[in-house]
Amino acid sequence: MATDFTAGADPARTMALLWRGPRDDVPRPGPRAGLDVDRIVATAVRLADADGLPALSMRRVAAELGAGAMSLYTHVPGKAELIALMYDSVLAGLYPEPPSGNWRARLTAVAQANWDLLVRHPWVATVGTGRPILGPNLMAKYDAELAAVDGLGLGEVEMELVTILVTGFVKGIVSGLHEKVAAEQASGLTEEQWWAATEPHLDRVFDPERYPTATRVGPVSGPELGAYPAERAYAFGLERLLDGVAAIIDR
Amino acid sequence: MATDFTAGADPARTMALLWRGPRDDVPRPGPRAGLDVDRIVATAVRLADADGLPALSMRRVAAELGAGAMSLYTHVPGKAELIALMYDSVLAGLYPEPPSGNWRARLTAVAQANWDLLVRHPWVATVGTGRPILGPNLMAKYDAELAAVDGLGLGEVEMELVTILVTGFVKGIVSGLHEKVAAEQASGLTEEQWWAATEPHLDRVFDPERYPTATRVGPVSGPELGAYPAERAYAFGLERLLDGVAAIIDR
DNA sequence: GGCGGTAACGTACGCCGTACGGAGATATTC
DNA sequence: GAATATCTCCGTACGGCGTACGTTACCGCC
Repeated sequence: MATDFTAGADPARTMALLWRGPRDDVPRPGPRAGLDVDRIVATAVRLADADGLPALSMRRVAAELGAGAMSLYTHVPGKAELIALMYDSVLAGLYPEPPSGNWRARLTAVAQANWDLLVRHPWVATVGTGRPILGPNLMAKYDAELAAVDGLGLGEVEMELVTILVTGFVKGIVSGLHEKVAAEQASGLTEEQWWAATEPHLDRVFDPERYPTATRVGPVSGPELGAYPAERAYAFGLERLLDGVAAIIDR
Repeated sequence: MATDFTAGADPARTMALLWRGPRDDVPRPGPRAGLDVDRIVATAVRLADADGLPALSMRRVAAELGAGAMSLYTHVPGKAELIALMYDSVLAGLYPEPPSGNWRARLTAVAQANWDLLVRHPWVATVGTGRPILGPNLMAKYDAELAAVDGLGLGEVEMELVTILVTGFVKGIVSGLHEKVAAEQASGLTEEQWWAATEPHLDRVFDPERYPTATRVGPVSGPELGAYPAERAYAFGLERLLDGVAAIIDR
């Protein structure tokens, strides 16, 4: 479900930006710098939080900063690198304290942290990470999550697989949640209005002869799951998943 | 991770197209139609399979058909509706036979069918389905998957939640797989080349003081998971997940 | 005072989706 | 056979996008 990619980024320049130290304040020739990487990234994050990645354009970010579009390119090589920087920046402070308690509580905390992150920054789930964005904050996240499944007698590979399973699960659920919001924004129709507009065709959709199980389950689960299926799916799925993990921990 | 949205589509027109019957061959005034919805959808699917949704443009589809870009709009209201039609069309025949065997085998078959679908049509996972695309083939898929968890003593809501859990899991895993491929295409760098380009910065990334668990686990799990982490994550995750489901079925 | 380096920006190119209006072909009606 | 209504197809254009390229204006240093 990747909307935008960081893959086109130049690895060396991206890494240099991700791990750049504090601005060296040695005065240099040339005009005063009104822009800098941090301001650009912070502004881009704010815009993406509000309107999503598809609405994020270099021109919009620049306009928000009172600058011309091309001025951004003085500080950031391109949009792919900007998104990589945005990505790592919002991971900062994700785990103020390492998850504690028994392993189930720790993994629940990991899931919750990912949930909170993705709810706060919906666009994060849409960033394509075909290449890992190896910034300091992603590494801290990776480290904290692996630590949460450490000391359980799992091998290194199993540790990694469990964290992938939990974080991937949360990402999927929250993505579904945000797609509903995005649909409402894109169509200008609330879910209710959309169903009303679709209703005239529903007799063919809910055809008991053709789709017996669907017509039995749908009308029950739909209203029951209601407007917040994501929350239910999250709670239910996480328990199932932890039960499954228990099977290899308690063996 | 939704790259493109069907949400902007007009519900009524979309439904009319999804459920349109066989072409009525009543002769009508006007020139012979060289294009039709099926040809347009089939061509678009072929292009998306080859190059992904981001590379799919109305102009490209039209050019492939030897037509002008605007000619498509005679048959399809817009790109959103075209993607909805593509989506439902590739779901056709997903379950030639209803999944059979015990519940674990049936759910494994469901997962496998979703895997196959998403591997064959990578772009499907990137279609934003904030509004369900209620075509005949999606309904058939929905019906077959619910039937796979029928008769297990689960309530309707639980049945729905289990299928969401399994299909969402597969979607997440395959998405990760395809993002790697997309990254290779977008960057022109193989994963090996990318790591080589990143390597000079890795001493800060794999800092044992700062990231103790990550530096212990990463170097072991990385090479072990190797070039195909998705397959491993799939096999591992599905087993964990089914074990978790067993906890509510065998209760 | 002049030089060199840098931040900022104006313009332009080739993409995109699609609104609009016109051209030409064809079946129906007279 | 002629007129008409209707339908397919498409040329043009608009406002968006990322960004390559070249220019301008400012500033610290010698």
